[in-house]
Amino acid sequence: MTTATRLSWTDVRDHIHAQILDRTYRPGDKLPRDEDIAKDLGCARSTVQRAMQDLSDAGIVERKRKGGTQVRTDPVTRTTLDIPITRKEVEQRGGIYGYQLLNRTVEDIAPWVRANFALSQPITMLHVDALHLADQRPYILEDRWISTETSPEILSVDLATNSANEWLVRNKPYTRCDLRFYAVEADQKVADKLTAPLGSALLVIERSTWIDDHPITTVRAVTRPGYQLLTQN
Amino acid sequence: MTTATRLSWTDVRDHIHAQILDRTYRPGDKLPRDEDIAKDLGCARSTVQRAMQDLSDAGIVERKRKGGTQVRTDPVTRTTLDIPITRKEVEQRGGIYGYQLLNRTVEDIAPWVRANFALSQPITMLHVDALHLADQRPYILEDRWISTETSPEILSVDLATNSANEWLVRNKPYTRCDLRFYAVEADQKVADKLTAPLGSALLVIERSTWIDDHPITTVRAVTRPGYQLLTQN
DNA sequence: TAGTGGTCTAGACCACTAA
DNA sequence: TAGTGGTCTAGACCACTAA
Repeated sequence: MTTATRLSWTDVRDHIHAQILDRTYRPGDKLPRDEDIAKDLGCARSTVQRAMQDLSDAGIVERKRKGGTQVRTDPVTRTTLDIPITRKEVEQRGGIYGYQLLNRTVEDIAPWVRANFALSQPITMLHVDALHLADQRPYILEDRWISTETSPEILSVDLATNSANEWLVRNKPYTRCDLRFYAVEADQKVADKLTAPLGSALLVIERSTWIDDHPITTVRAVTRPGYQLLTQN
Repeated sequence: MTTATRLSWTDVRDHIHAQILDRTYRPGDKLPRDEDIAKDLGCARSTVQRAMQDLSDAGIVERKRKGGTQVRTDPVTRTTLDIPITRKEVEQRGGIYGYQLLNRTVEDIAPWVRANFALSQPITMLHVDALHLADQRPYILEDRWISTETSPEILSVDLATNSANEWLVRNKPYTRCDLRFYAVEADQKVADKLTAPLGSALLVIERSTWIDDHPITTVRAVTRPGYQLLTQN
């Protein structure tokens, strides 16, 4: 007698993934119908469906109704990137977090802000410059703009003690978030604030959030020299 | 008579998400049990489960058996990043893709390669330098190392006509992938190859892949000036 | 150890789309 | 228009873990 172990959907996923890895099914090949796989493996079709959905989400197979399931020909490197609030990030690295408000004004938005939000009209927003510190040393310089239309309450928040980052994260959940990564050379202002050599290469993370098509905030975060962004799979 | 529309799991997810957005449930608050939500909304518990799983995957709520479901106190910005093969990337931007093999040797791995794979022993791998072009102009300079242990076949591939990028993607599916993003200043060699100003800030994408703990390849891709990486949510 | 989320099943019906 | 994947349901049992 063999023991009939019940198959979990992860078992099914791993089984099929293994067949793709060992080239039983090659890129472009069509896999059997869910129902047939279920019959073969002795599990319910919904278990196969769950497994396939995961492989599909991971970019490994492509599924079409009536068309069936195919191994993807052009796999993409798909990863999940978590960007925590800066305080958490520093603390997770075992550092002591610090924060300095550098500037706070209501003014016409800069061109890059207008571009990020795809606004046709120039408008005013709350502009906040702040410095995040790790172990007393500059860590991230943030140039943030906050819509006073979506977040009027921000005007009465004491941003010298509470970072806008933190307040927004707790009080303004968003429905859409765009990210942009690129490199810049440190200009005089950035070099001073981050105590980085003039002209050094710095990673920039721009993030813009919306709630139902209404802009909430956009931030250009310039990181200190040597900063690296990692995925954690 | 009202028409009883059947609730889909996305409806349930959106309904609960809306309640989090409108602060019916605030960060830290506990949500009702799945079963109670199901009863309230008049759907099956598994439908609520599916919705909740999605919110949990998105980092919006946190679920624990017996502990129930909570709105996350420290939401993270969680996004999915797709990195296609370079040829596809160029073509998707409407450019004409080109490729040049610059160098191909079997040699002792560089320190950064050893670090990426966490190898205790120095070993040899196939080292490939190549340039990707968009519309005849340098686009990405790649410094790639390929394990001849995991991929001995690569030694007989004509890398002058087929990019290693392309061959690996089609022939070596991986089980683990690490990514690393940072900025570098263009040194003389990089500046020459990319026709970038010496010292200009460039975004670097490092990617390392494994199959079941065996290294496949690691690549340091230095992008041309002005290159930006975007998420597409 | 009791309560909550996680998963499986079998069956039904729906939604999309290749042929 | 027929065939496939997508989803829902009701019920069962399991797995984890807060209390």
